[in-house]
Amino acid sequence: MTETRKTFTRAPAGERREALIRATLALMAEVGPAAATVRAIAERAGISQGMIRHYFQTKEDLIGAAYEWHMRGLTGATDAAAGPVGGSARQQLARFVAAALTPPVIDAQAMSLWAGFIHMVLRDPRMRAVHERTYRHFRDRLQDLIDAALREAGRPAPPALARRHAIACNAVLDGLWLEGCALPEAFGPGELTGIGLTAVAAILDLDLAAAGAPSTKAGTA
Amino acid sequence: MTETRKTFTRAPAGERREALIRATLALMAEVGPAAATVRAIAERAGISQGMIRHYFQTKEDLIGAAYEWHMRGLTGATDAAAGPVGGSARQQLARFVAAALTPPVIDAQAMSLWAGFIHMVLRDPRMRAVHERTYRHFRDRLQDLIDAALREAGRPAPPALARRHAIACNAVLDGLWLEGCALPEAFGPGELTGIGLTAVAAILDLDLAAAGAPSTKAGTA
DNA sequence: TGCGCAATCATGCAAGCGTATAATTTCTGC
DNA sequence: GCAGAAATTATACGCTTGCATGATTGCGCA
Repeated sequence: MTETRKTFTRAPAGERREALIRATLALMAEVGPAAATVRAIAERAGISQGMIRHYFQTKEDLIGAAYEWHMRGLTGATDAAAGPVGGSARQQLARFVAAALTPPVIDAQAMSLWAGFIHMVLRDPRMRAVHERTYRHFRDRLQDLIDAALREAGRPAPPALARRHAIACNAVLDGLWLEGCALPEAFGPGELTGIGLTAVAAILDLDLAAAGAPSTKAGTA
Repeated sequence: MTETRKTFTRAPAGERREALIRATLALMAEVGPAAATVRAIAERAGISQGMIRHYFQTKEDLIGAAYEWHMRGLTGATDAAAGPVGGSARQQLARFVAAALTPPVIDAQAMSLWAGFIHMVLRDPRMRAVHERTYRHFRDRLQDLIDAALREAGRPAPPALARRHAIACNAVLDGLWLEGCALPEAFGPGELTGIGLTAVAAILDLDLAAAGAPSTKAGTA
């Protein structure tokens, strides 16, 4: 007659934390930020709602951890595409640009998720720190690639100019990312990548056409 | 002994609707999206909470109306700055760029507000329609200015190219807008405008330096 | 002036929220 | 194989939420 509890197995702390973070992100992305309630998150993670408070001091802490996780994933995907290996600096830059404008980085849910977080950046110092770090990391990576490409072309840029180049190119990527995510059907296949490469090339006065994107009109086979 | 009710005066419907919309935006911007509850909104508007349901079928309707209002204000501010009057096409374009990268368009709360809305764009068709219309309007305006500036320079662009130019320049503005709003202290005074003008100029292969922004190093008085 | 309608206010309700706590279960070390 | 600690479940609490309803009040129109 005793109502039986759900049986369970213990898991390492990291695993549980990750499960909760993934569940949070999935709910926010699929249904919207408001859907990420402690109950829904716990259910999605397959554990009881008490676990949230067991692994995070407060729900806000969990949200913060999820934000960091998401941004790390987003910049990581672009980073990886440029790769430490392979090709000229120009080609690496082109690959970086193309990666930033192609799935999985271009993704409506990823943007929705990002937007759902961003308002916290203005209010929570910890969130702000994550934002600042992520942004800087991405831009620095871009600046390094730009620097290398310009040096390769025999036109090394002084630091101040390199910084301005990086900010401008970063803006192009951010802007196209936004538009590509929010209105995917407004652009033809490969169009975003093409425009991104052209714009970055124009800003740097550097030819990137032949370099990276397999989806542009491409060269002769 | 009878507890006395709050006295009130009747107001035209439009006025009440506007008051509710303004209150919604103010709360979302200042405190965050979650703070815009029916009770808080009504209090801020100085009326009782029943009025929300009296003027809007549901809270979601109010949010939708507020979104439309906000976006109209944002694009309107940039539009106005370029102005129907005055100067060469090049100068108008430069003013447009500068306006998009200067307060009140560059504003942390405006961006936070925008982000708070954006996740609804993916789910609510009406919100999506507003987003699409706003985006298109802004980009078309930009494309017209670009078109005129290129014609003026004796290099008219075929439609397909003009479209690509508009998309790229729009991305620059969007990206710089984001970064300028989210990390205002990361840029020096006038730096955003300077970078924006330079980038747009590079993309269009057009000199905009002397044209528009009073905050760049500027000409002799 | 006074009637009637619609605008406005006040209050109530069920549901859902984040958090707290106590009861159970699993697992480790001896 | 057993004791104790830690992980996990289950449930309760106080609050807030969006929405509904009924009482009241201001105001145009005769």
